[in-house]
Amino acid sequence: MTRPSTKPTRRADAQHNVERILAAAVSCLGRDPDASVSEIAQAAGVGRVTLYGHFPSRDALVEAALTRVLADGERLLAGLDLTGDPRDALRVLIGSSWLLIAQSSALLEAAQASLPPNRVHELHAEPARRVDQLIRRGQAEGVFRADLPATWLTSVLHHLMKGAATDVATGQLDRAEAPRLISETVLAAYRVGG
Amino acid sequence: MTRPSTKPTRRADAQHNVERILAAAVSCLGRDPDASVSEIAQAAGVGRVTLYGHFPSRDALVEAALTRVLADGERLLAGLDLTGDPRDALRVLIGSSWLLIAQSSALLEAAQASLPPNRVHELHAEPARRVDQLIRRGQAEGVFRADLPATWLTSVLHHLMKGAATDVATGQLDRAEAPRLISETVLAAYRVGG
DNA sequence: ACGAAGTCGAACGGTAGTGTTCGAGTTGTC
DNA sequence: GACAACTCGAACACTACCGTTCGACTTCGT
Repeated sequence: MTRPSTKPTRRADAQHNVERILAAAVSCLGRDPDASVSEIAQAAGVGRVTLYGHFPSRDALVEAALTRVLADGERLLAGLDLTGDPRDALRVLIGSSWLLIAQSSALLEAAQASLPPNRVHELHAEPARRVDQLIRRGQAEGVFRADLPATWLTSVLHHLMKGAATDVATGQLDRAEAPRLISETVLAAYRVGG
Repeated sequence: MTRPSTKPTRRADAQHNVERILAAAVSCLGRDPDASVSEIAQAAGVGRVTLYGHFPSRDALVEAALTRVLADGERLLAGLDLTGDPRDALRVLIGSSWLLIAQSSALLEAAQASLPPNRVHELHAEPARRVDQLIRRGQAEGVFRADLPATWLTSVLHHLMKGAATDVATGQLDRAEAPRLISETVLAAYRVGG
């Protein structure tokens, strides 16, 4: 009778499969926002019916995958020390998270196609705020240019990371070089004094 | 008998409809790369069957739309004077073509989903070359930084224009401000001396 | 080793898009 | 004004995906 009263005692391998499905969903939807349920199930090495046994609909799966990857992002960002020079902080941030952010951005696109907009927004509001605050701090300290709105600067960062990701996907760019190119470009763009 | 022997004398209103369909295709696919044939036909104020009377398949329509908008881009770029200071030239280029390029970039996405990759590449190779050459000239003249590959700098320009377009579409950015923000950002990113 | 929980493939109904055919109606062109 | 070109809606077959049901099979937990 060791039942915590809230958990209906899920079986171990079932939980394991949920994990594999979620991982496959993140991977597949990160590549193709229109990936089908069959694709994801196959990538997870699991039957389609099994997938529907754990997630009631495709939308629910997309939301779960988005929640998962955003939670990963949150944890990663929370573990970073972003208190020093904003430029160094930005370099650290890009180096350690550009791939994840790019992937989550692709997943975000998948979500926007099938989820209510406010739900999407509230999910990724928190990690986005972290980046935004770093940029605003840089502006306040006079290290980043303030003649352009902070929202635009954050947007620039996102679009460049996403763009680099697609360049890597199409083979135009070497994955290992991406972080350096992004950092160099963004820092130059943020620099004060025109 | 004023028949140029190559033209089977298409009727005037038919040609007019082709024009409307093409315009609708550019507009619709520029917004949503997955727009259906019905949507496009409706936007053109034309029956779906009529559309198929002029274009044998959706793919053919996509290719025609892409060809059209790229031809427009070519003509526009050819009409610009890009021989002066590369910085001024870039400003001119962005100001007069960012919307078109952003739209064609969305259309390009639609094309990549349904056309053979090499066909897509050869279609947009020419206008892309113009931008690329401007950037390389700027590098050669020491005005643009040369410590990053020219392909990446081109990519940055594309991604920022595309990103600005999506920001405008989502209401995060005022359309009138976009050219200035793009120019300021790109020129800062291209600047020599880190 | 027994039962419950979980998995799986096959198959079904529903929806949405593509591409085609048909027949009737319109409209440009000579 | 007459004929050919064009348009259009309805309907059809085909494909792909979603979500569900069923029954047989496997595997975990005790």
